[in-house]
Amino acid sequence: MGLTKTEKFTDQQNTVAKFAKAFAHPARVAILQHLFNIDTCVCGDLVNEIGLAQPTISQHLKELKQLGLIQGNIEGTSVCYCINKENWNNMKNTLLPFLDQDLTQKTSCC
Amino acid sequence: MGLTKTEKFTDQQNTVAKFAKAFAHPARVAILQHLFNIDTCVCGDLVNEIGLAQPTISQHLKELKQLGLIQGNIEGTSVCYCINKENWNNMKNTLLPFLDQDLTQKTSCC
DNA sequence: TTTGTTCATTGAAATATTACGATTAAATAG
DNA sequence: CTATTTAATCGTAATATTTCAATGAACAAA
Repeated sequence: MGLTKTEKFTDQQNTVAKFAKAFAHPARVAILQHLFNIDTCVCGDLVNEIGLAQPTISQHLKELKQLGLIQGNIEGTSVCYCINKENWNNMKNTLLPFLDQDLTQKTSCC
Repeated sequence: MGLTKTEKFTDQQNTVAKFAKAFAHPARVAILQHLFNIDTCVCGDLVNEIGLAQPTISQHLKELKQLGLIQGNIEGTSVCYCINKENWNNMKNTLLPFLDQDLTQKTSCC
């Protein structure tokens, strides 16, 4: 147990869950928000910006990178991160239709 | 450790994470999708619809109910669930601006 | 009343996630 | 070459999540 039974669900449902997981921790939300606010690459100052230890930030960045939502380029001795526009749009195309479903209920029994 | 350091983040960041967590498991995505598809209350057949044990479904329903995204009414011997429209809209108002941020980068160093 | 149905709760086991100290790797500066 | 800086990785500890068998509570039907 403790193991998500992925095979019981559709690809779409698993994909929605996978992307949602990226935003399911405030540190990752904060990292992404900072990348948007800066509106360019962030080189190095993420550890100062967010108040967590360097290995922790590094781990969150790794997860976001594995999902493809951000990308990192080595810039001398530091690493620069930014949003991966294409994959961010892919994520939006997956999540928005789910979140934006129509709420008109034909019959309301509740 | 293993404990999210909520106090390091803004209320908005914690709220985004909290809502995203609702969608971070395919079973909960499937439950919500079924409620949307049926477009009315679902009484009972969620366990058959999703292939997980009854206590597991019950727990996922509990989490969605605690977040306010769904509501349940007792209907004789069964319980009817449906989307809570008002809170679903609140959730959308929190998540959509985050997901829909502008992607025009002034300078691109990546 | 007894039996069956439906769903919540409890308890426990397994896996996942979060966090950080210590270390390593790579690049630069002197 | 050595020291410094920056970030990834390793190892580990703590908490969280997922799952389900067993049980309980509420109600309906017999």
